Amino acid sequence: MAKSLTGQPVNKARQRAAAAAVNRKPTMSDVARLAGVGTMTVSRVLSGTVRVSAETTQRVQTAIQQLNYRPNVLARAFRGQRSHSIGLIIPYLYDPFFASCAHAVTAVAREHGYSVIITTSNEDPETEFAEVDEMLQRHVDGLLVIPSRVRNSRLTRALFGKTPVVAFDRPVSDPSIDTVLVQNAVGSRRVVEHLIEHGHRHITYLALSRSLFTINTRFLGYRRAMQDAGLESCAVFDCTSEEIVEQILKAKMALDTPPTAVVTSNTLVTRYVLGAISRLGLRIPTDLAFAGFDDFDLAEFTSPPLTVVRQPAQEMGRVAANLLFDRIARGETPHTGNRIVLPVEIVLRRSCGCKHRAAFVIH
Amino acid sequence: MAKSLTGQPVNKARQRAAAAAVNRKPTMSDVARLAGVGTMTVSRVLSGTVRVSAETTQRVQTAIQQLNYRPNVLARAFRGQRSHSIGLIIPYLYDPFFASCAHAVTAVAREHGYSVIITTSNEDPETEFAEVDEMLQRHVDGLLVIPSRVRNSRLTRALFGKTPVVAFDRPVSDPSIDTVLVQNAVGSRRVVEHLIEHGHRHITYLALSRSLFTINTRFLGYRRAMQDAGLESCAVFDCTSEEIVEQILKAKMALDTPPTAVVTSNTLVTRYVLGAISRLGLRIPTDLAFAGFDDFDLAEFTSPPLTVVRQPAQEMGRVAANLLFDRIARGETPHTGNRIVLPVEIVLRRSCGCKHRAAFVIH
DNA sequence: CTGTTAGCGCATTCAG
DNA sequence: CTGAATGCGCTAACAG
Repeated sequence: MAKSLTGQPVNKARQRAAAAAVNRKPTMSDVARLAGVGTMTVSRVLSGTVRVSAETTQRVQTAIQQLNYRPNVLARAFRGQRSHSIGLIIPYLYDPFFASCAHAVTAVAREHGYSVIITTSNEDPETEFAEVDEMLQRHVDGLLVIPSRVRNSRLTRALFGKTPVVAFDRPVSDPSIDTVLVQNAVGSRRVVEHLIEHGHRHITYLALSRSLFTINTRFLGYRRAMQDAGLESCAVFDCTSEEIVEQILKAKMALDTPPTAVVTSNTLVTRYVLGAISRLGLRIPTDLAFAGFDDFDLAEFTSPPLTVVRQPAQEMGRVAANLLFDRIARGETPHTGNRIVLPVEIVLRRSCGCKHRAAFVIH
Repeated sequence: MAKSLTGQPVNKARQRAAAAAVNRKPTMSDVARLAGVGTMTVSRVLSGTVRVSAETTQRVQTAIQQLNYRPNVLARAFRGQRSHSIGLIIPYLYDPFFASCAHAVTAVAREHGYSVIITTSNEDPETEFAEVDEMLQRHVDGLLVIPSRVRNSRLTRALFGKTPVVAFDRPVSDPSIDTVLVQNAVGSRRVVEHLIEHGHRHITYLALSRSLFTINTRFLGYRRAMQDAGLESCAVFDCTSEEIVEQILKAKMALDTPPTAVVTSNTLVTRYVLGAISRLGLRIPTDLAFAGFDDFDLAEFTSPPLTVVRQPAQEMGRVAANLLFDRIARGETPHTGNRIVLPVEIVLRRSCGCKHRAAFVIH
C-alpha cells in the first residue's frame, strides 16, 4: 500500500476529497462533509423516513444541489434495498400486441421512477425460466410476465421467493400469482354468434397451437357458441404457415358442406388465412366470411375491412404494471392472487358480411 | 452490537456460516470456505484471468456446484465492474418498426449474456435526456439509442463520458458516435423513380414532421428523383391525422393538375392516407397511385397490395447491437465513429400500378 | 500460484 | 435528533 512520508498509511478518503472537484462523482460523504453533518443525516434527508431538523435538512439540500449529488442506485440495490427496476418477459417483441403491452408497462414504470428490463422468451419455457432467473439475480423488485406454455411451466411462487410477480395475457398454474387476462372466451363466442346471426352454419376455427392458453380459450368460446346454436364445431390447430392453411382451406372447400365462414385465433393466423384465401381465388365475405381475434392497425384497410375481436393491449399492460407496483409498495405476497379480466370489443367491419361503411363496435 | 458471553463482538461471518444452509444465498466466501481456499482464488477461477492450479480449480468448481453458487451481479456492478446490462432508448414500443429493432437487440444481448433496459423517449428530447441519465446512473455498459429530434438534442460524447454509445435509425450531431442507418434517400428516390416510370408527373410527398431525420432524408430522396426527371416537387409535412390528410388530398385533387400519385414518409402516414383515400372515394392505383416507406406485415393484403420501401428493421438492431458489444469489448472510444448504412428494398406490389400478381422485390 | 487487506457507496445497527 | 461504526459481496493491489 502507498505510505506517506511519516510511514502512516495514506488516508484514502482524504485523497478522494482532494480530487473530488476534479473527476469523481460526488458521494454521500462528500455531501455530508460539505453540509458539515454525518452521512447518516444525508441518508435520512434523502429517504425522509426519520425526522431531521428543518435547518439541517436545508443545509443538506443545499449541499446536494451544489454538488449535483445523485444517490448511487447500484450501491443502494447492492445494500439490499430496492433496485428500482422491474423485469418484463414477453414471448416476442416484434409482435405488435406484445409490444403494445410492453409500451404501457414502460410508461407506468416511468411514473413510478422505475426502469424496466425487458426480455423475450420466444414461447420457450426453458428460456423463460433462464430469464426469470437472470432477473432475480439482478434483484428486480417485481416481475411481469406473459407466461409461455402452461405445460412444463417452471413458474411458481417457490421460484420467485418473495419477489412479487404478475402474470398477464395468460395465466400460470400457481394460484397465488396475480393474473390479468382479457375475455378470450367471451370475445370469441360473441363474434361466432354474430357470424351465426349472419346465417352461417359451417364455421371453421383456424388456430395456432392449442397449448397456448389464449388460443385454446378462444377455441372454447367458439365451441360454446356453436354448441349453443346446435352446430357442429370444426377446428384446425397448428396453422403455422400460409401453405398449410391453403391446403386445409382447399380441402375444406371441396367438401360436400364446405365452411361458409372462418374464425382465426390471432393476427398471425389471420395473415396466413388472408394469403391462402387470396391464392385460392376466394372472395370475402361472399365465398367465405371472416372474423379474426386481435385488432391491428390496418385491419380497416384490408380488402375487405376485417371484423375482429379487439383486445385492450395497452390497458392490460397498464393494469398489470399497476397491480405489480401495488404489491411492491405493500410488500405483501398474498396467498391467493387477484384475477382481473378485461373486457374485449367486437369491431364489426365488412369481412363478416356486415354492410356498415364504417366500423361498428360492440362492447 | 450483540456481544458474546465473553464480551467479544460476535463474529458475524460465523453466524452467517451457520445459517448458510438454511436460507441465505451462498456467497463467494461460502464457496471459499467449502473449498478450503481464499475468496480471491474463487474469484480468479470465476474470471479465469489469472492462472490457478488445476487441482484447486477443480475443488472450487465442485464447491460452486455443490452450493449452487452464482456470483452476485449487483455486487460486481457496484464494485465498478461490468454491469452486464445495456440500455436501449427508442421513441415508441408500440410502433412495430421500433419494436422489431428492439427485438433484435434483446436477441443479440442474450447471446452476449447481457440484459437490456428498455425505455421510450416519445420523441421528446427532454425525456430522452432524462432516460439516458437514468441509464448512466445504472452504470449500463453501453447505450443504444434511436435519437429523437436532432435539434435540441442533448446527446453528446460529453454526456456519455466513456460509456460506448451507438445511435441507429437516426444520427446524432456528435460525429464521434457510431451510427447505423438505412438508405433513406436512396429508397425514397428509387420508389419515386419507379412511379415516374409508370408515367406519373405529379407526385405528392405526404409526411410527418420534417424535424425527424428519416422523414426529411426521405423527402430529399423524393425531391432528387423529381428534379432529375425535371418535375416539380410537392411535399406536405405534418400530416398528423386522417382528417388533415383528407383535407389536403381533397384540395389537391381539385387542382387543375391534381397529383396522380402519392408517396408517404412512413407507415403512420400510410394509414392516414389510406383512410382519406377511402373516404374520398378514390381508387388506387387508377385515381391515385401509391407508394409508402416502411413495409408492414399486412401490406400485402390491403386493397390493393401496397408498394413500399422495405427497411431491414431487425438487421439494423442486430448490427447496432453488435457494434456496441464490439466497442464494449475493446473498451475504446474512437474519435470518429463508424457510419454504417444498410440497404433497403423496393417491394413492388400493385398500388403503384404494377400488374404483378405477387410482390416483386428490387434490391 | 495463493492468501490478506482494503474499500466501492450506502443504510442498518447502536450510542450518544 | 444526530453521529460512528460496520458490513453487504466482490475484486484490485499487494504480500507471501
